[in-house]
Amino acid sequence: MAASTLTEVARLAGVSPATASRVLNGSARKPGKDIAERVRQAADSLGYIPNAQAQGLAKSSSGLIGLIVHDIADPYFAAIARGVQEAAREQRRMVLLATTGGAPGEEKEAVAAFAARRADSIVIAGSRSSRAEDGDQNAELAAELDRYCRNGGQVAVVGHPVVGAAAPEGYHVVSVPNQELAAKLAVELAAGWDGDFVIIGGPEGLFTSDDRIRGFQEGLSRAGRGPAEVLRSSFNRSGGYDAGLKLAARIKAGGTGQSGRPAGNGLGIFAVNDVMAIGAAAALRTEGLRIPRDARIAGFDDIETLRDFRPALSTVSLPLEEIGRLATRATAPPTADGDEQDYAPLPVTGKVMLRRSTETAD
Amino acid sequence: MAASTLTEVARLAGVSPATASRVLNGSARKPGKDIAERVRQAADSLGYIPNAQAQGLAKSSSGLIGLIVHDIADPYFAAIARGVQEAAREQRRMVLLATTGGAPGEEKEAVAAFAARRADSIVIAGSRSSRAEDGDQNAELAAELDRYCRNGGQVAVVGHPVVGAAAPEGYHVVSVPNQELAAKLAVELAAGWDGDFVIIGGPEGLFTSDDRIRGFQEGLSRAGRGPAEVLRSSFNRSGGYDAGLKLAARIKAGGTGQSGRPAGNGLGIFAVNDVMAIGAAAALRTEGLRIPRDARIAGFDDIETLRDFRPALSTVSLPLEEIGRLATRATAPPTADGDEQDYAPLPVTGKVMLRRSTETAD
DNA sequence: CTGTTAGCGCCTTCAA
DNA sequence: TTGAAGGCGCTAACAG
Repeated sequence: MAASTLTEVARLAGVSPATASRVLNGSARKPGKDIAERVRQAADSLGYIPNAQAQGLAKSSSGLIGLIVHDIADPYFAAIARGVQEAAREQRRMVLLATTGGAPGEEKEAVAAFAARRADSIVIAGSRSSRAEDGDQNAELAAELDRYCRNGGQVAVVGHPVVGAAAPEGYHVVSVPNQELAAKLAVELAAGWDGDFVIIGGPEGLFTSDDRIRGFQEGLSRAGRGPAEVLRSSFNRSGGYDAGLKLAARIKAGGTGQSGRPAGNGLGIFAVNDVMAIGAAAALRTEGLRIPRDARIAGFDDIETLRDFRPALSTVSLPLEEIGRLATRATAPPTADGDEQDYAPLPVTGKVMLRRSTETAD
Repeated sequence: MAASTLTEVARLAGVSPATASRVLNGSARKPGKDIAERVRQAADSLGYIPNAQAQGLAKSSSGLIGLIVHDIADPYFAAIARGVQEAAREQRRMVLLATTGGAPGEEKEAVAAFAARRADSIVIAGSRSSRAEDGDQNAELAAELDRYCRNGGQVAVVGHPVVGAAAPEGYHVVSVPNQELAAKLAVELAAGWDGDFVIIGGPEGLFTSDDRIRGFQEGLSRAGRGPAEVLRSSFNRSGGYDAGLKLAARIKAGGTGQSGRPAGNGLGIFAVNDVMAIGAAAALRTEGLRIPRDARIAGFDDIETLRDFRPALSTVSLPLEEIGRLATRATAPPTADGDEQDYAPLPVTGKVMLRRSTETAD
């Protein structure tokens, strides 16, 4: 990875490295027009490319922003990543990517790695969990983040704060009103369907999932309904599929729902994210059931790639890209104006989208 | 971004920085057990995190791998990115992300930025174009890559070689048999459908698109058919949608195809990628047409998120993640064994998947 | 096996 | 305005 250095450029231009530095890389003081031109010519005649590592070392700041996701191929994270990337480019920064599969231990590692690379800021997009088994690692993650912030790093977390994080300076949260929106969804669904509801949730302890479940139940109650049964499975397509299989059996058996009334006229299914909903729908279809005739189904996120799915999936639309952008901007170096609004949770809103998959009149 | 330094650790442990370095960061020589322990304790009592920038400067290698894609939210690229990320982790490297929208100018910028950060290698996943308007920028990109390689960088390109790249040492190509696979697809489709075919392609000059079009035509000819008409539009969902609208009109008019025979019994549509195919299908549906009754439709890529689409989309399955992994591995530092197989195009195979969307018996 | 001495490439005081 | 000197944190040759 050798390349021509600033010193070489300077020599070629017959000036000191300091001067060359001033003209090539932004400095307050502007060298003379004539000399500047000479330096510039020397630079691109040599194909000079500044060594960002050295610059970073000297200035102790890297222009790097670290992004942590569960899985970059998951459309939810991919959409957020796009927003982060966009905002990063605006700020002329580059993004470093880390994927963790959602394990707090891995997230801690990622934070450490970013810290090692002296990333100026970190965006954590994956939802955190409060499972007891993850307790230790969550604590370690919190400690790592804490240290990172104390060393001047900026971090933005999407969704929920990191468990046990002490909210030091430089710690921002982009909160997503999962609970509220899920409640709204429940209310609207309940208005058009008077049968039983079932929730397909992620593993217990996953904040995003738990919030959405809680919200949905709250909405049901607000609509004068009893709480829905909750089926737990993994937070992805196959989790949805598995749950869907179980529900299909139940629907076909024409069994009774939790409320005791016959469920022979189908079920209202709420999957805590779109990908799970699609999985569940696929399972129902596999079992010969039809949507929305035999079961109404709704998801959450409004994933773009899934919009052409038929029947169109009812869901809650979230401004994923915008969330990524917001998170990134929240970690931007403080403006010279000093108008920092640290730690003030940034507002994000979503929108209930009722579509074909929950239409009550077939 | 201040943090404790190696020197501080060394002082605390009562040893020289060199020794501390040897125990903390991998070195050939192993310090004494006793001293090592002291250093390690000092290190984590201080919460020491090595400064990767400094390490990189000193060793002139950064452990960074740059990934260039058009759009990280596009499931095609997201899948490749996942593979890259995975392989990078195996090699204990981090990935730097750049998105370019496919513009060669941006790609050149990205390469320069990676070079500045002294990335050890670069993976270019976006398909290149040979449009005349892009000529200059393509040349610049080639030059930039060339320089990067000459300075010891490793680059892997997915799909097509960069136009005009001189294939210096360290330049690898993971070639995807787009043409061959498209031909196969055409042959198989032609076996089950004797009506007209139409191709929905991307903009002229886009290699990936052009190769697939060429291959499809070749396959048709191999099956004793005349060439299909080609509709050009943008290489994404909306491009497919637009083209789909036009075709819908044509189908509904029951017009005649290029071959002169009535097209009243529908059309065989090949969209050069899945996302476009889905867009086209959506357009047809909007116009009240049904698939495969009124039109058979096939895509390319076999995007995972789209597998639950109904009717299931016929397509060509590509091992996207594997491609990402291969590309990444190709750029790994030469093995000590010296068994480098530089520039030998790595083999990738795909598979034609005939599904419901092209079933001939409705 | 350990410590000392030089840089890696750049930026930033400080004098000139 | 320009140049000279020192240091950012670490590693890699050398000595000891």
